[in-house]
Amino acid sequence: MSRDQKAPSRIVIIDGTNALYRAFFALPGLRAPDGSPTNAAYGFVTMLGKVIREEQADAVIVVFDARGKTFRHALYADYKAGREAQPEDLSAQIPLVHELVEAHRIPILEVPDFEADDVIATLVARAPKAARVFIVSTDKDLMQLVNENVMLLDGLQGRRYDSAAVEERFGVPPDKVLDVRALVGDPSDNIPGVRGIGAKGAAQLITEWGDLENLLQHVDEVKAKRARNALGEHAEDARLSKQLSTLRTDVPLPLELSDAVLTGPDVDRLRALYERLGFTRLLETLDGASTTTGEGAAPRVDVTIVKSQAGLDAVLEELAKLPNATLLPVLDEAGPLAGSAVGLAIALEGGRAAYLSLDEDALPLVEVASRLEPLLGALGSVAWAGWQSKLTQILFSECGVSLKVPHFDAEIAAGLLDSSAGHTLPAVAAEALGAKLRSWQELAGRGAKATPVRELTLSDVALWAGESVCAVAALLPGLTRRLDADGLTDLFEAVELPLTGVLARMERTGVRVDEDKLEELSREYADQLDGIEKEIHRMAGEEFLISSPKQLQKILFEKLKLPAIRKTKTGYSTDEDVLEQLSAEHELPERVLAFRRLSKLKNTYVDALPPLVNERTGRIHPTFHQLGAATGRLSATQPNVQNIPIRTPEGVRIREAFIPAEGYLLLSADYSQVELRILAHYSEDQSLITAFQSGEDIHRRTAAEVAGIRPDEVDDDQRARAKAVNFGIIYGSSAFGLARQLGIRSAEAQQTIDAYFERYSGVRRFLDETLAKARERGYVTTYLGRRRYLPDLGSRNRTLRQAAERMAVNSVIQGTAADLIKQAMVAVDADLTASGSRARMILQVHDELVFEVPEAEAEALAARVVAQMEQVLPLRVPLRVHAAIGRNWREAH
DNA sequence: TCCGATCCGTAC
DNA sequence: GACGTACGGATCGGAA
Repeated sequence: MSRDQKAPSRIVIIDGTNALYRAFFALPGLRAPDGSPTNAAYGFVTMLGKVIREEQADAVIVVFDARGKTFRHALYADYKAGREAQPEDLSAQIPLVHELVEAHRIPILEVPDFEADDVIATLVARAPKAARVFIVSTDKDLMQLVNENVMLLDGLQGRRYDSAAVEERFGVPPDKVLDVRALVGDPSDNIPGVRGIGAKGAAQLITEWGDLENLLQHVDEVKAKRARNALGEHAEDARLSKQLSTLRTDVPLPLELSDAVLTGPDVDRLRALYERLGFTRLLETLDGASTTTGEGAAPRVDVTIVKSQAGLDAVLEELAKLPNATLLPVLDEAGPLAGSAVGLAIALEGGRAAYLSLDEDALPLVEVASRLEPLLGALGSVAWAGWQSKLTQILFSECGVSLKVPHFDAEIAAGLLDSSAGHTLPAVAAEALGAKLRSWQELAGRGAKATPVRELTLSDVALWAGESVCAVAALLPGLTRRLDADGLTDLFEAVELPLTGVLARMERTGVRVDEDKLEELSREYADQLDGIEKEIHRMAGEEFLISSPKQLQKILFEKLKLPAIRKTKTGYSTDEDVLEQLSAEHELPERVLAFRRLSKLKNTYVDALPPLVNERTGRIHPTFHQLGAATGRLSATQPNVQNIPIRTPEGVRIREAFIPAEGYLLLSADYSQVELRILAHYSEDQSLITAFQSGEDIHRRTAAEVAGIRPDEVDDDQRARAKAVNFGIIYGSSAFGLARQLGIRSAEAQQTIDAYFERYSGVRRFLDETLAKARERGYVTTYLGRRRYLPDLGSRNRTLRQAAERMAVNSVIQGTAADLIKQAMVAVDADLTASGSRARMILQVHDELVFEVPEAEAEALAARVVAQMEQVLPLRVPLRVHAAIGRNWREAH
């Protein structure tokens, strides 16, 4: 395929000097095997490859500044004065970079007397009219070149400046950037600007007066006095600044853009260079490119981009013949609600994939959803699988299409097979298939620097999604076999897969919050905090940041000389327990506790919730992570609805802000003592079983058993101690831990524990047997066969080993509780759906389910939900569920 | 400026 | 070091 004759249509121009500096400082320390510095060269080549790939460049050219002085120095003697000399390690890499660029068969331009900026401006001026030009540089002077065909890229960070982005940054369109910068100046080039005028003021002035010259002509009419004086004094500086930053477009060029058309690298020369420099990662990519197959290579996927009805027709026709479909949704940053779908990848046979590009005007999701419904809807003929199938279900629901339960979700399967965290698709694919998939982060960047999905090129996203969905399809047979081998198939199919749908409905429904109530609380807390803060500062005799443990330590332990109770990794602890004890010595710690309590409530809940309210629905839509915890429990984010306060009178007021829709009530149903019941079941301990069968207060009963007295003789202290022991068993606590929590001596705690095990010998046996089996197999299992691997059980490090032992016991109990409630959720959800009720499940908090129910149905539904939750799995003790109804979440308890 | 580590505190 | 499972806010210091 010879493209040499054609005019290039996607041209990348790299500001070589700029890129070199950026790479040099971004990756300190990298050296070749012979010890010479290579960091700038490595960063440069990585950037080069990335840009060519991501922009689909067909022509690339690298431009360097001329060595020595340029025409600008003749204009302004101080130009770029004060710049530090080039570091030696950087200079040493310049010939390297030249070699590397040449090996890519990419031309280098360096024109005497001219800076790279002017050369670039000239190249842009000479580019074919229809071509897209991408300039890679962070130099702000180049912003003036941006227009609808020319874009500035920040190579390493992936930030992109089109006209809109430039305007956002400078407050003026690209062709006015020069004028603004003439006023503001640029210290890095030693360009003076006009003192007293900042970025904001400059943008305002230029917007008002059009350009610099017109502004200077009318300087007397400028309203702001400071700016008027400054302009009058420094008019010439401004003119000079503008002249200095104006780029030339008449630089004589020794070559044309047509000389820059990409022809592919000189692979042998590159390989030799990479080997000499020790660029092993890049060597691998070189090998991947030259060999067609082989392990570790990115799988070759043929992706068809579909953006029309006709294209969709073809995909559907093919899909209808397949036994199953594998789907992967691509969403934007807004989350699954509110039209955030960007695309849908579908795996086809023969390593091919279709990427449906969802576009409101061409191929809207609604269209795709309704066309897929006959196949994948409740009555459809085709089974479907996916990765993040919950999201796909939410997206389709938003279009009024409810998909059937997926027959596979590879993410869930991978999570069940290994409960340790971090199952990204590339990680799972690498482990199970030996395939190297690009992560989303590799495509779009990470964190604040990430490029929004919609700003990535369609072909990049399509290729990524296509490769990914094919990998998911390829994973299915192996994962299915492994689930079966580990006895996880039933749990997967009967509980976890249907649960994807339940969670999809819950998230989509969300929960209503009373924003007025939260606002009122916020004001109230702010007032109180103000007062407490002043008190604390007065007591301390100085102002300091109360929320900084470090500063608080200084006050407590240095200034006030209070005794240090406990150490943390980096200093003395100031946690609640410590402050509690210090309260006996001084009145300040108690005030800090009060401050902490209130600021916690305000920052974490009261002020954090309103911004999460969805504009369209007016409700909060938390995300439930189906295997968020290693034990099998759910977790929740944005917000974490599983740690809303309830234990203190102040905190519980926040629950009053969780309210039902008009005409509805909240129904909360929670398992009573579920973990202790599970302990009773597993231990088969007759005392425990009897206690639960007779419906007694379990902690009181425990206290009585341990003390050898009647339950009615147990005092509050005894009951509290028994309660702590009961939970301590579940958490695997030692005498030390128990003592610390109860504020008693270790020996005393040990006595209590000994008495407990004497009375509950079945529990002792259960703990021992659980650990023995876990050591033997390397994992523990729950009621439904859920596994957790604990390799540290065999560790020679005592701390690690004991921690693993605590996890072993706790995981059996906590994980079984998760089994119970997950199965209950599936059952209750199915019942609600079948009954045609308008009631809906909205929250899960580990042992509690919260529903939003029509007022008239509330009582009946409560009874129905309780009955189903209590019958979900047969244990040796009865399960008890407590339900309550209210006009807010607090009342429903 | 951003990000990760640390401390702390909320829930079950 | 000492009680399991999570999430998240504030601070702080080092890296970019």
